[in-house]
Order: sequence, then structure tokens, then C-alpha cells
Amino acid sequence: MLKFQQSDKMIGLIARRFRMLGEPFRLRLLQVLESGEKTVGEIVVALDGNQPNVSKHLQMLYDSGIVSRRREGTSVYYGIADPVIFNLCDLVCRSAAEKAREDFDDLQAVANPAPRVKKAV
Amino acid sequence: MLKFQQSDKMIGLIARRFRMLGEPFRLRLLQVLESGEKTVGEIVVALDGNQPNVSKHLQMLYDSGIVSRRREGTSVYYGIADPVIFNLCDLVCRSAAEKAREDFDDLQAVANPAPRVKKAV
DNA sequence: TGACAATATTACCATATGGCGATATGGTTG
DNA sequence: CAACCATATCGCCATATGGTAATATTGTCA
Repeated sequence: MLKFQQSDKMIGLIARRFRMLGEPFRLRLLQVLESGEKTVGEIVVALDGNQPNVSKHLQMLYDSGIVSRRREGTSVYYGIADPVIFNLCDLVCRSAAEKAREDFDDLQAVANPAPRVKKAV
Repeated sequence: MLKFQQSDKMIGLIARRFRMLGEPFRLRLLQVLESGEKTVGEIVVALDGNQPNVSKHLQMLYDSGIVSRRREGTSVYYGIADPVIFNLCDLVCRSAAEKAREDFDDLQAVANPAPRVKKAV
């Protein structure tokens, strides 16, 4: 924010980044890669996904500059290219947890409405 | 990351948050709200959008706990409920800018391939 | 070069999402 | 209550996106 008052292009780029992280399967992909480089095959096994789907999402993350790619023989190793995403996830995680807690409290409040005195049930 | 190895539900929540930010129009909405509470009408004018669309996106942001809502007469004021989003945007902005710079450098490198000696064009 | 393994690409379907006009709802004022 | 704001919701369409099977590509090795 603040700095991208600028062009619509910049906003588009930012949005794209967020959209990349806005997909559960891709988050799980990144989660798997957090412990280090992995081949497509290894990732497929780890996530119990199907290969074309994994490749597709990896491609998207690669195009966005979030993951790196390295070929070795017939295998391709993917890794985290931009560790900042972990900071992002961390922030969002905390924030989402906070929100969830508030929602829960609100529900509680509805269930036990303002016990002014002792409670009369 | 790290902390949401846990449930798929948590991953879903995180993804949803990111998805909320993964839409140019919503980013612009938040940009407008950064300078303070605004009514729907004011936002419509500021973004030159149409009212139902603005309301819809505001509703989504509200459901996600990103913006707050306050009624005053027939108007409704929206504001930022979770300022963390600005940190997020800031991080992504920097990161995206970095990526853009790298892409540019790569292009340059292709255009002017390794001038070993003087240059032979 | 042929056979095989790993990964990428394509094609297609189902669903999700955004934009927008028409309409409903909620609140104010007379 | 009627008329009139401001906002929310609905219905529809066009497009984007994710999942998956079939197929193409790339690299290795004999």
C-alpha cells in the first residue's frame, strides 16, 4: 500500500501475487517446499495429488517468481525462490486466527447473553 | 506457514484471506479506506465504480474481517478493521517490484548478450 | 536410434468469480 | 404512511480457475 498509488499495473502485480497464495493447494505446495527443494514426483507423493495438476500449479508459482526451478537429469527440483511468502503466511495466519477467535467470542456472547446478575436460567 | 501444518480448515482460512487481497478492485478499495472511514457513496465516487459492485466487494471484505462497518443514518461507513493488510501489501509490493526488476534485467541480458571484450556489433 | 522415466502441455468439464442492471431493504423526513 | 435517500441483494452473463485424462516433450541409457 502507500507505495502503489502509482500504476494500475503495479496493483495488478500485487493482486496476482496474492492470488497465487489464495489457493489452498498452492499453499500446501509451498508448505512442502519449506523443508527444502523437491522434485515434482516427490511433491506429487507428498500431497497425494496428480502429476499434471502439481506441474500446473508449480508452473504458476514459477511464473510469479515464488518458486525456483532446477533441472537434474530427467527430474526437476523446485524450491522456494522468495522466502518473503513465509512472512506473509505468518502474518495472515495470526490475523486469521485472531478473527476466528473474535467470531467465536461473538457466538459465545449470543449463546450466553449478558448475564447481568447471577444468571436466571 | 510453519504454524498451519495443522488443519485443512486453517489453510482454507489463510487462502481465503489472500484471495480477498488478490483482486485489483478490492486492493483499490482498501487503498481508498487507508486515509480513513468512508461511506459507500464516497467510495463509489472515488473509484468511479458502480454501487452494487462496490457494496458486494465491501461485503466480502467485511465477512473476512478486513474492513469494519458502522451505520450512521442512511449511510454506512466502512473502515479498515485489520491494519495488518497494509504490512502485507507492503511486503508484496517490495517483493513484486524486486521480481519485476529481475525480469527486466533478464531481458536486458538477452538483448545485450555477454559482451566479453569490447563488443563486436 | 529406440525404449523408458520424469515432467510439461493440451483439452475439456465443472465451478467460482466479477461486473452490472433491476430490485429490495433500511432509515429518514414530512 | 408516503416519498425519498443510501445501501444491499438478486439474477444474469462472460470469463477465470481448478481438476483430470490424454498426449507431448525432454532427458537418459543401452
